[in-house]
Formats: sequence, C-alpha cells, structure tokens
Amino acid sequence: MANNDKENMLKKIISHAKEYGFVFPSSEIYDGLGAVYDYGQNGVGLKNNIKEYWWKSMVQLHENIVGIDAAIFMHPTTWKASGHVDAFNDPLIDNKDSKKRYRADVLIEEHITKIEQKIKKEIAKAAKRFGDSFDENQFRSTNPRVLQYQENIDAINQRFKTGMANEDFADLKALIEELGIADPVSGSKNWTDVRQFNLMFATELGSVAEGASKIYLRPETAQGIFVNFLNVQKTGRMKIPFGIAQIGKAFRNEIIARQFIFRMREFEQMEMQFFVKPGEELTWYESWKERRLEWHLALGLDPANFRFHDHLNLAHYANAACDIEFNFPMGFKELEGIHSRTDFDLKAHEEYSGKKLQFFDPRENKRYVPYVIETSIGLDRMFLAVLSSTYTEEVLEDGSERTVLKLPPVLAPVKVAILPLVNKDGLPEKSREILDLLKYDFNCQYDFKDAIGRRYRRQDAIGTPLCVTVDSQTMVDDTVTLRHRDSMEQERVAVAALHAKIGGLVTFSKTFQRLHV
RNA sequence: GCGAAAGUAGCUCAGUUGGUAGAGCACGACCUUGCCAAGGUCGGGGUCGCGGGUUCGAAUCCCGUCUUUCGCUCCA
Repeated sequence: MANNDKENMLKKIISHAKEYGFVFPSSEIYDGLGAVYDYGQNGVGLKNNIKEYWWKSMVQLHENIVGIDAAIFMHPTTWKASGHVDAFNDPLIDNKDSKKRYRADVLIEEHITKIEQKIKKEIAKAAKRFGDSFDENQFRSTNPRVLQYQENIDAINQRFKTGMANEDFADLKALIEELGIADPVSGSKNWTDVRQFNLMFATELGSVAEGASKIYLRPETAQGIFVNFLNVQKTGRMKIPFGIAQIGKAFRNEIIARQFIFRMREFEQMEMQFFVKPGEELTWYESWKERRLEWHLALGLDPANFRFHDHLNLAHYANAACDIEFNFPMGFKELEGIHSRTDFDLKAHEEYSGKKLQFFDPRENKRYVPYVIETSIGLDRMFLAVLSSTYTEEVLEDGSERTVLKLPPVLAPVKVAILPLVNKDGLPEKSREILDLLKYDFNCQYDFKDAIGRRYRRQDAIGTPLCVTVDSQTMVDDTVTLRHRDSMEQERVAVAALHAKIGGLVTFSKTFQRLHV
C-alpha cells in the first residue's frame, strides 16, 4: 500500500514535471532515449538556481575555496590512473534461467581449471602406480589422455585470448556454448549474448587515418580537479587547507538507468575537493559532513527527509565515506557523497604523469601529497529531491483542490507573477510598468489570461512564491496586493516598496545566514 | 539482460461481438467578467507507438519490434 502510494507519487511528479515544463523525456518525438532527459523552461530555472546556491555557498562564501570548469574530454591516461579503465572492462553474460550474471572470461577460465584438475588427477594416479620412478614431465609429454587434455586447453586458450583481444563477444559466447559450460548455480546452459560492460562512453579524437586515439567522456568530474591541483594551487597561491569546486556533466553508460532523473546516463555533478594535511583528514571529513547537511537544511526542507548512511565497505581509495540520503519517492537513496579519498588520486597521477603533485609547507619546511575530502552531490538528484518533497496537493477550506510546488523561494524559477486584475482600464499598462521595475532583478512572469484565481493556481503549480496583483485601487493610490504562495494570504504593498520587499523574500542572503562558514 | 504491466489529442481517459476515432480538461480567437481553477460563442489539434499478417474492412484479432513504468540485477 505504502509502496503503491510512493509509486503513484513518482508518477505524479513525472507528469507534473512534464506538464509544467520542468523535465521532458529526451527526443520525445522519436520515442525518447533511454534514461536521458531534457530540462524545460521552468526546469532550467530551478536547476540553475540550485547551481547558484551551491556555487555561491562554496566559492563566494569561502576564502579558501575556488572554482574551475574543466573540459569533459581528458587525456586517456587520466582514466588509467584513476582506475576506471581497468575496473570496468569486463565481458558479461547472463544466465536466462537463474538470472545470474557472470563474467564470461571467468566462466571460461574456470572451465580450463577444471580440465587442468583432470590432468593433475591423472598425474596423481600415475605417480601412485609408478612410485619413485615416476617422471612427471615425461608423463605429461607422452600420456595420450593428458596430451588430449592439454591439446584441448591450448585450443580453448588460444580461441579465448583471440576473442578477448579482438573483443569478439559472439565467439566467446559460441565458445561457452560449445564447451557446454553450465551455470554453476542452476546447471542451466541457457545464456544471453556476451556484452561488454564498460561504464565509460568512448569516442575518437583526431582523424582515424592519423591513428585515432580513443578518448572517454568523463565518468566523474573529480579527476578534472585532481589534474589541475598544481595549476590552481600555484596560480591562486592557495595554502593548505583549500578546496576546488566544480559543476559539470559526467557520463556513465549504466546498463540499467531508471527512476526518472535519479539515475541518468548523462548527469551533472557539483563537486568540491578539499585538500588537507595528511593526518587531519578525518577531522575535516567530520566537519564537511556537518556542513553539507546544514547546506541542505538551510533551504528549509524537512529534516526528516535526510539521513546519513556511513559506508561499511570502503572503496579502495577511501578511509572514510558516507552518503547523505534523501527520502525520494522511491525511498531513501543517495543524494550526496562525502568521502575521505586519502592521497590515492594525487599519488596515482604522480605515478602516471611523472609530475610531483605536492604541497610545500614553508612553516614545517616539508613537502607532502595532500589528502582529499570530497563532497559530491548529484545536481539532478538535488533537483528531484526539491521537486518531489515540495510537490503538494492541498484541499482548501471550500473543498477545492490545488497543486502547489512549495519550492524554497530562492530556488523558484519564477519569483514574481504580475497580474492585472482585469485586462482593461489601464491596468495592463500599469502592470507592465511594475514589471519593468522588477524584471532586471527578479525573473517575472506577466499573465492576463483567465480569471485571477486560475492564474494564481497556475503560478502555484510552478512554485512562484509571490504574485503581484494590479487592481483599480492601484490606479488611485499606487499600491498592489502581494499574494503569498504557501499561505495564500494577501497584503497591500506600495509599488515603491515592492522591490525591497520581494528582494527580502527571494534572494539568497537569508538562506546564507543559516550557514556556518 | 530476464519477468510483469502499459502505449488512442498537450493531459486524464472512453471506444461494444472487427464496421466512418470520441469526451472532459488544456490550447487559440472573440464576448462577458473578476481576489483564489472549471461563464458564453467559435476554432485548431490524432495515419490509435512502429512494421508485418488475417480480413471486403483492424485502434480492436495474430506475430514481430520499439518505448515507458515496476520488480530482479548493477551502481568504483
């Protein structure tokens, strides 16, 4: 029941997002493209505001954090150093009956091992029979059964290696079928095709004729920061501890990418790598954990929707790691990761590039590779978190319903709607005057169509926090009604006071004051 | 990739045993009017996901395919 409600909630949010121009399926007129989405006219506003909130809170509010914007393409060796090339190059095969997934190369290697065990058995038997006079090498080269086995192994091995080298997955599958390899769990021989599971999208740089080199679309933005560590540290005269922030796209060829914009093949990350003195990393790790949660809560989102999840199985590069999880419509899922990455990345880049990536500490007269605390938040996930937790269906006192996005005002794509009560008697002209007063500082929308109540509801649906309504009294005393989205309350405000009043409600300053920096 | 469900107008859906594709909302124009959606008149919009097959005739039956959602699986 609860699951059904949640499922329906996600569906409602998806259709609301589409209906009101927040998120569209990519290339929808061609039936869409799996796990790729486009942000619409309101979505881009919300997304940009989330970026701005993050960027300013990092770069503008911290003297020791600076930003960069690294290219999506990077030198191929980057991904060797980071471990991405080797870690994700496995040919995979699924058993259709047991639904288990295996590495095709491992299945074949295991099969070879089995044959080798048969040879060992033969040798053991013969050794028993011949006693001290037994010569293993001679036995191996003369015994017809062992020779047969060995020939078999050599044939398989050759075909296996050729198949792997040429990435001939069809032949690897044929080999598995010919050898009669069965699923170790179910005994089934009902296999799918062999597929390469490579998380990175590859393309060619330069012309093929000149010997094109394979380059990848970055699967994470972090490496762009690590390879620029020295550039930024030297040119910015940065002293440890300091951070480098970056917002940018990353690409992962997920086999299964689902759940709306939660897991996409093209997504955007907001990352900050904080470089610290070795030994101090865990203190900074704790500090950033708290500060990142604070950043979320400062928006006024319900604290019950957030929780920490500490990693028990740490990745090879980390000595502490946790997620900030958010209560999405699909349940609590990772929104942001905070990782103590040690000196793994910088050390790896030192090794592969041959360049020293170290910081010289003049006070201690010592040089060291800094340790790194990473905070990495998925922008699209943040977008979904904000959208899903602020989507509200309300029943009003008179029994009517309204759908309202209770977006934090700083994030709302439209800050103010300017609405002439009637489309005559000089009200449209007056409304446009007021629009000109506000539009340079706030994203405004002008709407004269339909009854005023309906126009309020339309603004509610896209999360506009404020509506300015121009009526006949405005023509007399130069005041307007200011209508508040969440309470639906109205107040009379002088046109001259409007700009300051709105500014106090929709700009970042108040939100920033809740941050400890 | 496996399994399940779905695909008809921008949205939500109806469409009888196979017989000329509909409604409400939304959208546009005009009229009326105005402080919390759904007054009036007129209008635009769909080769029913796509491709085959059966049939005199297919949105409807059959096969294939694509896409989406959910579960399994995966997620440095």
